[in-house]
Amino acid sequence: MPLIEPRTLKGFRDYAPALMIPRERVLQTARAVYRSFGFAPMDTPALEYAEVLLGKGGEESDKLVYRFRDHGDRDVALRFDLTVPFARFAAQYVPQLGTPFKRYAMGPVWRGENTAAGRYREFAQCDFDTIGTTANAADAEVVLVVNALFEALELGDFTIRVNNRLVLNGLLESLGVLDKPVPLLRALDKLLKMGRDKVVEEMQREAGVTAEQAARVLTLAEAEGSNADKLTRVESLCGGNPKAAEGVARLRELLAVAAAGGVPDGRVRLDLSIARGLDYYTGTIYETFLTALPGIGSVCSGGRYDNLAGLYTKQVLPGVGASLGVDRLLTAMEELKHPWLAGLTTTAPVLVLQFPGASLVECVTLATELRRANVGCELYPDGAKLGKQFQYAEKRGHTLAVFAGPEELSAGVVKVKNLAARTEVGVPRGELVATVTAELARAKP
RNA sequence: UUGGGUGUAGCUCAGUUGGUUAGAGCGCGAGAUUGUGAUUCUCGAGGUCGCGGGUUCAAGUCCCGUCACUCAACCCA
Repeated sequence: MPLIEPRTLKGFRDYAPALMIPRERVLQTARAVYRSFGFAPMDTPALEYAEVLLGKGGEESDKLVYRFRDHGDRDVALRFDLTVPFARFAAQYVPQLGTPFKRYAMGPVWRGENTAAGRYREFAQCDFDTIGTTANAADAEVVLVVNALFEALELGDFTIRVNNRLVLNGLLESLGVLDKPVPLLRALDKLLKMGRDKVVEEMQREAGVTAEQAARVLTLAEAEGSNADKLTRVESLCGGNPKAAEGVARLRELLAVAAAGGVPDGRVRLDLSIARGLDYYTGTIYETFLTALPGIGSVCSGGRYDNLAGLYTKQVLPGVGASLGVDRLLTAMEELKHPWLAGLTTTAPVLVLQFPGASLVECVTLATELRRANVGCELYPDGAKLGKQFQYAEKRGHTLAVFAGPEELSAGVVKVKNLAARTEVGVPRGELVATVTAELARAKP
């Protein structure tokens, strides 16, 4: 029988322990941060009725959805984000759950789009949202959550860029070009990447505005100076446009709250050129950039929407939230040589060696004792040469090695070796747990 | 989806105008070393040249197709 070639689909990949360990750590970090703000976990199925996921229908993006007929000839599709299924969920359960409702969700989503570095067809998202309130407190809290999250991820400095669609819409309205916001904003969003001239060109071509109108939009977007300066500039540029005024007021408060919430000065930056989320964001917009790696784009984005579940219920559900791009973030961490990706392939800090000729029973007794004391512990499977066992321990990234040979056994001691420092101590058998615990605490700065 | 680039050992890569048994470094395994990871030395394993066709006396090398990766554009709810 011919062998089947082992392979994975384009855009899909395997996760070996060296990748999975930091990945789980990222997810665990996000989970802890979300929970600390009171977001509750939830999940929805990977597979849904296609009509639920496609909703509006006929959109460009629908082509990216994995869609097929199931065994009962149902028209089904894989979720392409966590927001749309959440909308369906909210429509079904909000009466029981009550509002405001805060949730987080993490899991894989699927998009049949072209691949690129850090962009796959199956990838994880890690969302949090507050629905059922239009209060600006929820908008500001997004900034606090993102700030706490990226501090916990130990990725160095970062910038949270914020904007408000009300400001953009108000500006377009005051310029009399509100009829074609999508191509305009899409062009505007590329400002950082393409530069001013090309954006003007695209605005004229795609949105049919005059060069002068395009220039005015850009004048606003390119505003330099402090956040406060920019807001003042918007106010003067948009005259008394009520939408813009509301956007400015909300941004002002958001910035004040962020500062009060301990977000360092300068970390939140007003950026009037970001526009993302064209289909449903209606208020505050967020993007997060790593200072060390701006080229990779936003690693955590989101925004406010007026009505999450309008497709599924008549109840109006406004909300605000953001999503961590886990896989893009991991790509960034790899490039930054983040210590979490140091190549650990073990999850147990201690390796118990089997001294050549030693009794397995004795070794298992040691390991069990450590595990009962909540110390992760792996047992080397056979009595290979000590050097080989040490090599294994080092390669896997264990912190300590524990072993006892005939000499130690007869003296009633056990040896504990710090693998990185290459130092070892012999301790009385009864002090094993205490010594290991202390050594582990010392080894972990 | 469109256009460019790439694909040779576990990894990084050589491989001449097509020419005979396809190479190196690192890594890996065994030993030198019968209680300790390095260095050194010895020996060794490991390759459907991404896959499938075609041209040719002869293909890793040229042609076509295909799969995957990558860069750019498009897109990113």
